[in-house]
Amino acid sequence: MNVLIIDDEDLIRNVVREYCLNEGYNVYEASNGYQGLDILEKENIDIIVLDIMMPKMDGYTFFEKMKEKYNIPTIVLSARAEEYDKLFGFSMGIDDYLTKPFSPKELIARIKAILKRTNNNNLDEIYTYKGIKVDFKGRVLYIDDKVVDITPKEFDILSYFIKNPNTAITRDQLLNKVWGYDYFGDERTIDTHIKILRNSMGKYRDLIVTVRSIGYKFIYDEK
Amino acid sequence: MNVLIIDDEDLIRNVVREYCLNEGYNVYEASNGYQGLDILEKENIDIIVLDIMMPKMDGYTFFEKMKEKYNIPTIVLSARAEEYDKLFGFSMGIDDYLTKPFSPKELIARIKAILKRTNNNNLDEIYTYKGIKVDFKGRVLYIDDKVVDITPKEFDILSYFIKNPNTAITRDQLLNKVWGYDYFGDERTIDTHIKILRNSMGKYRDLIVTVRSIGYKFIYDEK
DNA sequence: TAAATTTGTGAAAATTTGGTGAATTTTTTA
DNA sequence: TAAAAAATTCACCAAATTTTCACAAATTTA
Repeated sequence: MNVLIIDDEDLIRNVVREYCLNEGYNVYEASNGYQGLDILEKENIDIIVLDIMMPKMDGYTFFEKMKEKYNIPTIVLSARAEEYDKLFGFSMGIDDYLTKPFSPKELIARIKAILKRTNNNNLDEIYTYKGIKVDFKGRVLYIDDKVVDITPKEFDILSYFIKNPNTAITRDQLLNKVWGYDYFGDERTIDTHIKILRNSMGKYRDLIVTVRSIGYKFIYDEK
Repeated sequence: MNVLIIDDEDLIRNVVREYCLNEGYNVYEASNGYQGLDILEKENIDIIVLDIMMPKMDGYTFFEKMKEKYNIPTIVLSARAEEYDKLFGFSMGIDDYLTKPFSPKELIARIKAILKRTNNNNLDEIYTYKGIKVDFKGRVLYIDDKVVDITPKEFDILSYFIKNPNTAITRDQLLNKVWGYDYFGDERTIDTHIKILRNSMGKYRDLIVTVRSIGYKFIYDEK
């Protein structure tokens, strides 16, 4: 997912950028409308976070020009609630709206909501959590947006974990679900695969927690 | 709902308290991080409103320490927008953020939003009684919302008790159900496990009652 | 009250469990 | 078919857990 942030305040851009990166989004930044339009030319932007008050080309103008050529979902930031009136009168086209100071988590939540709304037609088989991205269709694992080489077994195990988060899974279950009911091998084989998988997951290795005397568990802590 | 307000300014605390009480929330107050941590120990806090600038232990430090042991949604108050910088660098963990001066109504709105977000997603197999929460699926015991490290046997014993409340259970039964019918060990082993389990249960240790000459019993007093 | 029985508990000993590196076998790829 | 990659097995080790045990404390019985 490619997010374009247009805001003249570095601080706001930084915060939004960090939170977006944390979600595994690609981030492009512009400090005014002109730069924003430039980036739209070159990149394939999925969603725009747009500040209204900016020098040079303000948010209203940018938004109008953007609408002429593209139709990209846009969340508008504005400093004061009163501006909502103006915004509303001027255009029904925006997808969402937040006043500063805003909660970064809320912004992310809204970005997700919009992306979900606009994306649910093209089968979205990509799981994203923190810096982990799993493309089930293409069987690719990304860690912090870098492709990680992963063996088939590792991928299957990770997939099973992701589909059963926060659940202590016995080695037996894993064997049955990932290897198949007719597999008769050493249960400790799993430990070795977990070891390899954890290594592949880099700094997120701790999301796979061992549950002593049971097996393992994938931690998914929404919030 | 229990709200903890941590701020050194009486005025702010008073305002927040009044608004919270008006919503029917219970309010706990601290004027610095140390006091805040104390209260977390003793009370079952659902959400924290945290000022950054405080004497003694500041908000950043408090937040980090809180995160080590708990995972309680937190709204941060800060005096100036410039602190945004440090704020985001220091942690992605906060749930919301407001700059002073803020509108109490807005604070309440955000508290509500967060409580709604964090409360309605756990519809799974989670047993809750007093301050005890048992996540059977994830095999986690929470005491007053704090994760308690518990051994597999302890967890199994506690699970058995919970599924058979207010029933005197003989040591023999326990051995059969938790250890398995083929276990041949000293019955007094159970006593040791009960000891450990009771310790893990902290102030709820008395819910496991000894039934002299029989075994033990888990007290569940619905009302 | 004294003796007998039962439970609580700390500490040590015994056992189980999981992490890991390395060797081996199997499967895939070139 | 040879080489590379992946899967599996295995054994050692450290750490966590379970068990045993002896004595103290509590409760019951005589």
